[in-house]
Amino acid sequence: MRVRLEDVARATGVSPKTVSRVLNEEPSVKESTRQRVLAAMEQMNYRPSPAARGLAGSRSFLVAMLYDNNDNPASTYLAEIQDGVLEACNANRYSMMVCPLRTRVQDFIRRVDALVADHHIDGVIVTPPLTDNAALLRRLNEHGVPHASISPLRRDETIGVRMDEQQAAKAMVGELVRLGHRRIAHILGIADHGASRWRLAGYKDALAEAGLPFNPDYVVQGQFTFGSGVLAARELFSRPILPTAIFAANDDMAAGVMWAANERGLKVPRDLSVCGFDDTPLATQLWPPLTTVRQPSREMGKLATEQLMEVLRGRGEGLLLQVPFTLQMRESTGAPPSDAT
Amino acid sequence: MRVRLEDVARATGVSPKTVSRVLNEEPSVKESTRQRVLAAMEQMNYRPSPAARGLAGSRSFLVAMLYDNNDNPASTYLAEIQDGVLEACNANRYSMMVCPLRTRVQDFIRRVDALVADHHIDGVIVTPPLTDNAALLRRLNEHGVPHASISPLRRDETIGVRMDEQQAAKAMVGELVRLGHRRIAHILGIADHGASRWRLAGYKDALAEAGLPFNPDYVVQGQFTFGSGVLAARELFSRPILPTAIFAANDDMAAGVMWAANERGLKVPRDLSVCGFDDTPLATQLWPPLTTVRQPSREMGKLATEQLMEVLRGRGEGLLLQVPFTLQMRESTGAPPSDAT
DNA sequence: GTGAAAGCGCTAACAC
DNA sequence: GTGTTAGCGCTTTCAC
Repeated sequence: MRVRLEDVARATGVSPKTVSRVLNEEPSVKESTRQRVLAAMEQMNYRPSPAARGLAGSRSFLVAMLYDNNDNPASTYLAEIQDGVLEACNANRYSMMVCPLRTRVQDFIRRVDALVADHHIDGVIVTPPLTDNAALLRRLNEHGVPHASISPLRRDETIGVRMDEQQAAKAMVGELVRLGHRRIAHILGIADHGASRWRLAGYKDALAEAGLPFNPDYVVQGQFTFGSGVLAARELFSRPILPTAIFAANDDMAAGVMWAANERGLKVPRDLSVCGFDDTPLATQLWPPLTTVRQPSREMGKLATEQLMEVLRGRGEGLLLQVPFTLQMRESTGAPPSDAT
Repeated sequence: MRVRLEDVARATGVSPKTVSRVLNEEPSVKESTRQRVLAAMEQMNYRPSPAARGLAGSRSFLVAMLYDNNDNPASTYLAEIQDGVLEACNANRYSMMVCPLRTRVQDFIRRVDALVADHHIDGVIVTPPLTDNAALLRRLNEHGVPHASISPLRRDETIGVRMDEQQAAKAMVGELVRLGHRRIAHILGIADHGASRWRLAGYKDALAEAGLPFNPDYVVQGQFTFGSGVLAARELFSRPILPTAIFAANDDMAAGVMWAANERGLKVPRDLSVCGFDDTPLATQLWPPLTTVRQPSREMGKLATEQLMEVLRGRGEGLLLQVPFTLQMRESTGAPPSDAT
């Protein structure tokens, strides 16, 4: 039937336990034995049974990727992250489960309990905006389940990966300034998300650095959705003096701005410059193509998972890595209209 | 520590085996015993260990969702399907793994072998275009792994879910005819995908029904991507007599067409009507919003999984269900230009 | 309709 | 550095 650990042991002339040691990369095995066992495994096409390993040992070799199913980030963003997480999991011989969480439902924490109880999850990857959900993080800690975060708000006591979004936003708005814009508006994301805070902070930084005043009339609330971008833009278009550029906190809202601009007969970028954040596929599917900040989501998923693996394999504490951003200057931004005051 | 099956047995005053029977919904248990056991489980918050069940029994209670990582369908499409699959899995107390397959890599079949060998997958959900991958299906059959397909090309010997895409395409093009269009072009998807065939067939059907000639010059190859839509549209725009409407085989390509139209100074829908297929979020994020065919992807994922469950739970053979389509008429389509010949 | 015994394939704890 | 023994929590026979 199936090739078992015992079979490998017999073929190699060692005890099952030694084969187990090799399988689990325990250091206390003589190199020559290790090689012989490894060769036998390979030759016999040995496949350890996850069920048996899970039952006997404490570990399940399972990682869960948690995401928010209410305040859903763009599915493309999550898909990219998922891809990266999966790659890192496979490389470490771990399996991945995806686990949507409805944070608005009262007992969503129960779902977490169930996840841990049912599957003995070894570790968790937390994606925004769950990264900032105190109740969730507390529960994970209570369960003693290690977790790595992607773009967490807090930088202390957290491992995973982040990007300097504030710096990125500042750079983006700085480019608008460089193009000659002086009336630059901002559309906020969902209020308590880290992404919204950082991007607003970066916007303010850039204005300050350029010596431009911060005008509250030019900052309106959005919800990260296309529709909210449309509404926010309409609101901005109702101001007595129009902004010449709009920096939306993500691409979906920027797309909404472009939609609203079209509706109002404003030509982008001639009458209005528009830029976003994230560089989703949508950015190059708009006309004109959207200037935005590129975030290496796939890579971030992978890196966060690798940090989690450091912990799971007992190799260390894991770090909060930082990845670089890139400004994607495209055709949705240009010089302000010449008649702009 | 942990509540085990044995504990439940003791608390109920029956043997472990009986509790096991209840757990596995075996019919041969007296209803009153069943209720008592169930109550005890609930009261003691009993959680069966998947590892132990997997080890002792043959089943893993794991379903893998396979998708093509080369000819990647829109990630939003897959995300929706994944959501539906997950919902059905949870409802049946199954777990789901996602499993990208690089079909272009020579030994991608090995990945399937590994999946089955490593995790003892109980069943598989196959998404397009893998649904038509003969090598994959053969291998799954060799392994004896039940699978359900989403939008398979072949309708025999397959369970899962489909939509009458040909009928949908026909209806969509029929609408263009109704609007007055007589020069209707079509952009094909990737050659051997079922979706491409059906949508082309429906296009032809509609022309035939309207008594319009089939003009090969008005049918150009695309690859389901935004970029290929742009190229295809440029090709169509090079024809001596322009089409007044373009039916693209999916939304991404339709977005490409609108991009190209913009580039060429054609106003949609005044100069050109454009429609797509799938109703991805992109459709409502374009200007003007895209007319398209709505496909209930999430529901399809759920239904396909439910059919797979029928098989896994030994309740039957499973069916190939059919779901209805909906035409989403939006602003990217309208009457042809009055000066159209 | 229900139960007793054996064992799924692996690892823990301990010994040597 | 390596082996022995016991047992993880469940399901499978097979018995009654």
